[in-house]
Amino acid sequence: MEGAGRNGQKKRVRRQSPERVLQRDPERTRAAILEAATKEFAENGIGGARVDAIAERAGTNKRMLYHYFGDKEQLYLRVLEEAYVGIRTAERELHIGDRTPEEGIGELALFTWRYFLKHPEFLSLLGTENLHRARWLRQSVRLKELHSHLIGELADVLERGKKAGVFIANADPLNVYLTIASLGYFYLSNQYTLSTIFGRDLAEPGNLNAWERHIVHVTLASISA
Amino acid sequence: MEGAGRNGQKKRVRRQSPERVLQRDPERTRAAILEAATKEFAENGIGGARVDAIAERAGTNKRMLYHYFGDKEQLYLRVLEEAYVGIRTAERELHIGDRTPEEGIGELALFTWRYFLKHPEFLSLLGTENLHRARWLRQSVRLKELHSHLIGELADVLERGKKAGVFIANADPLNVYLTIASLGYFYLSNQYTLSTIFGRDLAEPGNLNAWERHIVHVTLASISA
DNA sequence: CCATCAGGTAACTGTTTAGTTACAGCTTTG
DNA sequence: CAAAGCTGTAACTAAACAGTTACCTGATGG
Repeated sequence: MEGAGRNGQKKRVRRQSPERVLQRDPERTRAAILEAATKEFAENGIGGARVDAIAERAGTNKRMLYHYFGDKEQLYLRVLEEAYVGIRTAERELHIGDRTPEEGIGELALFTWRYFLKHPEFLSLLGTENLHRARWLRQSVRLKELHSHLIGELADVLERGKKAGVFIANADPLNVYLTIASLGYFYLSNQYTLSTIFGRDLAEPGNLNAWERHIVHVTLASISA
Repeated sequence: MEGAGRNGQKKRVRRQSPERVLQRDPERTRAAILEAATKEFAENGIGGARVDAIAERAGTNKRMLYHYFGDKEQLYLRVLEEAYVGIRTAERELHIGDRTPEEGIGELALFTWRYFLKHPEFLSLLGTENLHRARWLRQSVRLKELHSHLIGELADVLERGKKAGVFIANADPLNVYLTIASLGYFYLSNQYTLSTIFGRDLAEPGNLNAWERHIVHVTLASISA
């Protein structure tokens, strides 16, 4: 509507910001970009995320983003990798093998649920990545070994439970983990449509607590001898 | 790189396609747009979906899309509503009340799993809509009443099971449905990242069948007296 | 049998977007 | 302390995008 701000001339006017005396800190800038990108990708998906928005949220600009991370897709992969490292690192510190088998499984179920509850951006990122059939995660080399530890530890707990006569013989560690993760993931990631169609606010504390108890109950019921 | 195809002149050159003798069919065009949009939104999310791509997939053009559906967001809501109508309509035809309580619950679990398996685009749409916190679904007036039927029917089955002494007393119909849906949704919608990180192809027929049996087993175990 | 209108095409437009570039202040080191 | 390289800014550009417009063509009904 208003006059043309863009014309053919290649003239560039430089202006220096006179007051800007901010301390330099590459590590801080890098971390700020990563955190801002995590939020932006989690909120909008990879197609909806805006590079300008990430730069602005990080309090920097696109030049730095491209300097540190290459391009939008590489930045996205970095965000995704860090998200996985986050949950698997916290999970390791549980040491579910140090308890009775039932307590160990219950502890893992509680931890998973509460981690999902505290980190909705992790759930969103998983959703986005699966929408694209793990197109970026597949290219990651860092993550393959991160997950064998979990399955191994879980297999040990199930084996001890079986020998103690409290768990069924054919409980598969992957299936047990998928059961726990399913119940937490679906409830939280789909809470918005579910609350809408069923007319009950799933985010209400009473409902959240009931579902937490439900997860532990269902998980144990599914493998109890 | 090549010469400017666009200049300031407002001249428009019209050309008529000489061979195009296609039969007119507004209903077919409308349906084609809806189907194409379902695929495009399911594959790319709302931010990644391209209006041009939808028009091309439907074998028509943007003019018709805007003519029939208003804009991109209204088209998206239509797609979402149709997806819900699809599953709820099929579900109604099950008549889970016509069987024993255990069979009824098992039947519902099997139906839900198989419907998710056959309609991956439904899962993708749910994921997209939840990423945006049900922003569009909330505006829908058509869907509120579509879901009370399911919960009512399920409540009846649980009550009969309780009276027959096969189900526990405090089984909540919504929780039972959420349990069934959780186990199916998570396994299928997250199969790509899960297969990648755990190094096991979840889409392999043997694994799919094992999980189908697992869902029925877990659901019944969680409510059995 | 022609006036009207719904169905249809494709070029067009203003804006947004990912990615680049010209430039400049810090910071380090020979 | 000066050259070189790293951190940072903001304007720039080509392409892509959602949405519009000019125009055309079959069908329909008075």
